[in-house]
Amino acid sequence: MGTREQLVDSTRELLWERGYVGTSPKAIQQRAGAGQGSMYHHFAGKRELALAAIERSADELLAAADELCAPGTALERVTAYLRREREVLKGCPVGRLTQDPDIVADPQLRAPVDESLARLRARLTEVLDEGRAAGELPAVLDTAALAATVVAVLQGGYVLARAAGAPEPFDQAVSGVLALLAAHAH
Amino acid sequence: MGTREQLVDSTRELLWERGYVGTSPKAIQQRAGAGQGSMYHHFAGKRELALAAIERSADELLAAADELCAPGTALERVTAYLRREREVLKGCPVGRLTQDPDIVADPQLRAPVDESLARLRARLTEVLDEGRAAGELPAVLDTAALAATVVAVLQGGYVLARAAGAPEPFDQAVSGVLALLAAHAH
DNA sequence: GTCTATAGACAGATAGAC
DNA sequence: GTCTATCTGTCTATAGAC
Repeated sequence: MGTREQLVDSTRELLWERGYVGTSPKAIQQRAGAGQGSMYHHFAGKRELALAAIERSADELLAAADELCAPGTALERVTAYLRREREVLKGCPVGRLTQDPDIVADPQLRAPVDESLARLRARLTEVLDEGRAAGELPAVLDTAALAATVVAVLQGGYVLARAAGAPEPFDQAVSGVLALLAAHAH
Repeated sequence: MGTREQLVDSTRELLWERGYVGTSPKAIQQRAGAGQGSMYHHFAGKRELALAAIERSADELLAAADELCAPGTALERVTAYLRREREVLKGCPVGRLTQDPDIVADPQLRAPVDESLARLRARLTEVLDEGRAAGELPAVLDTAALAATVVAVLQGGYVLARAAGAPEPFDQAVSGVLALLAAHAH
């Protein structure tokens, strides 16, 4: 792998683990096995490196959301996405960034976070719309609201799991929302 | 207010806004209007100050949860708690701390976060149990899982709102889960 | 492209005067 | 109790050699 990619990858990991404020150029260089000069040759500084890393994480989130386009009923697809294998205790590489004041305050850095989560919700809304059209869900339900609920359960599940130091609350939260959705499914 | 309380209060605010890593002793002192000597007289250091601040925030979270013990049906009480007035874009002062590696890694600092969120879920479970006993909810539903879902919707709602830079996704997520719960309520 | 040297500012804390 | 001085290390970057 090229040095440039190594640097972006290390930044991605560190942003995930420690956030923007908690990630220093020095730590990035050490993890990437690159020197100061190398890093500042490829990137103008920490911010530009973070931008590349965030965009890459956002792309991965959307790539995983492609699973929602698989065959099956709407509820099967939502279930598969929620039950997807995840590193629950590490949290969401994208959602995590919303707790970083320097990222939220910077329009350029926040944009990929905003857009990827918005698109995920939009895709979920489409799937739920299909399910509603197929009679899986009552026509009165607001699918956009339900999509927000589903994504929020994921993001909040991570929070509860990290607080507890165990993945169980995440699994409970997912089971709970799926039970509510399934109760309408016939 | 005493200097000691001012210091704890400033720390609470800064932990909320910038997290543990992003909060320096100097910033705490400036916001509290206290000097170095004063801070280190009252507290051994940043960590001890953070511990006091986190415990206070955890207490406030539980105090707000007392609303769940108000009169009314289970669903009315859950709705009132979810619709409670919140500074959505600021996020949850307690949940926010789960993204801080230094807090999650330190059992003493993580304990108040863990316990308060666990108790909130426990209280919600009781309320939902009452609702189930009263016939508001189907007997087959797992109330502990539903409680985790409800809290996760809140915590995840904050994440979505901060990503979007607007409170709407939070409101949608709350509306979605309430619609699912209400559909069973008769 | 990568290296080393350098630099001003801040982090986090200690020491001792008052 | 609070103040000022001091200290070691890190943050984030720049400069220039190779």
